[in-house]
Amino acid sequence: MITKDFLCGRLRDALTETESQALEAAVHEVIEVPARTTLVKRGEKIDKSYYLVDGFMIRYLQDRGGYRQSAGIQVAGDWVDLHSFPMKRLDHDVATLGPVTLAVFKHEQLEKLIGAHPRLARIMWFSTLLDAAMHREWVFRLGRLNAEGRIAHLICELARRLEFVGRFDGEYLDVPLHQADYAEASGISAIHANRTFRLLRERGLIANREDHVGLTILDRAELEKIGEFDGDYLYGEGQLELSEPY
Amino acid sequence: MITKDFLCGRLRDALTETESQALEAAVHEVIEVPARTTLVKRGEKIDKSYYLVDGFMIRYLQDRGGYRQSAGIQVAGDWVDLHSFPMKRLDHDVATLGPVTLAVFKHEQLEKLIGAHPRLARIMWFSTLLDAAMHREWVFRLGRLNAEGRIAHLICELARRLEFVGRFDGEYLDVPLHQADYAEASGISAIHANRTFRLLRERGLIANREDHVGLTILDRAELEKIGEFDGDYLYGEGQLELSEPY
DNA sequence: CGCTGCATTGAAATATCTCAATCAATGTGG
DNA sequence: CCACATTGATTGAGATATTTCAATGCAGCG
Repeated sequence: MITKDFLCGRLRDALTETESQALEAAVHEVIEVPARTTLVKRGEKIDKSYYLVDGFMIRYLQDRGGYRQSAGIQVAGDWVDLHSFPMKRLDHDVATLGPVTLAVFKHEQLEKLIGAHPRLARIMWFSTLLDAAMHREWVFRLGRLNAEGRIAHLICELARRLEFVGRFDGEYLDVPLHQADYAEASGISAIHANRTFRLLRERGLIANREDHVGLTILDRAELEKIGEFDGDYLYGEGQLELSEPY
Repeated sequence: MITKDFLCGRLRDALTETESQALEAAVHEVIEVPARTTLVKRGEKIDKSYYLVDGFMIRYLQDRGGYRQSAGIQVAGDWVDLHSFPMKRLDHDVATLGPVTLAVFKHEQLEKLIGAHPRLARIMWFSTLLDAAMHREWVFRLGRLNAEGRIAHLICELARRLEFVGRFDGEYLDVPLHQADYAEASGISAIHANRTFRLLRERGLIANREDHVGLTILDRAELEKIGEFDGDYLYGEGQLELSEPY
């Protein structure tokens, strides 16, 4: 089941068996893409959308100096650029972080899908609004928190979202982000991100992994505190009532 | 015509005469709300959405100290909380800046509307995605620009969006924002916003109005340069092809 | 007149950036 | 197997940006 993680932990029971199968059948192809590959460039005309089956991707804008600002990180179960379906054009780039598995949906096919299953249109709309809610939280994160809080908040968000799709055990956060990626997502320099990580380590909140991939969360409560993290914006299970299409 | 500014300058020709009239007929009531009033609180269960006929509103998150971070400013022609239609609950607060005129749409009524006119659903989806695009740009603005750039960028965004709905003449930007509002939207202290405005004035980019609120834009090109502003993310006229529902 | 809300200024404290360098792990070619 | 390049993490020190605290100015208003 390729799309089993879609909205998992949020709208787990949202899709009927029929809808779920229809969605699955609408997959055009499944592809593997290596790490650090830009898949969609800003401004391109788009006729397909990607659903992230497994792995991590990043959506980013660029400043005039070529520096990136990440606008969101996508994890398994996310649509990466579903908004290109109504909009037909992206205002940002999309790239892989580690190696990923993607399901490709042709827009043409999506039209047929939601024509046959109107509730799916509503659910996809909801899914893009979830992205918007995360964007708002990032605005908050960048606008109101210092470097320490920003990184803590990001770690908490990743932990919570990975939990939703059964990929976080409460301790080992298996993400392929480098310190520079945290920096790009947090609006700080890579060097300052490094110092901030040291601080978080020294305070006993996180620890590096021996193998240097991912990190260990030691004190999640404290991370949530200094990151002012409250996961409500992720509209987790039980916090949501999806409206029904007419 | 209450909804005449909806997506103006973007999807000017998107609505057929029939759809336009149906939308207009779906208005439950039109209300006036005084300045500085919080209309929707985070977490509330919602069964209606507001369309901003005239005036300015703000959407904001709050940190643990009670300080606000604005996540977006709404101008005439915007839906303020249309995303509450699929989501039923907001993750942020919504308040008026100056006095506003609002059209109220019951969600129940919106269901009927888009049931009868499926393209309107797609257009509303698009409208919420436009908000998301603006959120992303704000993430960029806060993550990559310094105080001067952030304020310049915000001024440019307001100018462009007001232009879209025929409310900016190229010089006098008639917005009811205080310096503290710019600060809350820019992730800086009100005092630093003040110093930044002085800087922009001294550089001849803007000027205060003697009698009115709002400000005069003297050098828009330079503002766009230091704000690294490129309005593409607003999906203005000619930059968009709306996909057609099945 | 004395409020009140907003804009303004100065000065010291803090946060963050930039530049320059080092270190550790990994991979590659000879 | 070693020499070397590369990548990411780390550290120090000085420069810059921003905050905080404390105070003043200024206009409208009951």
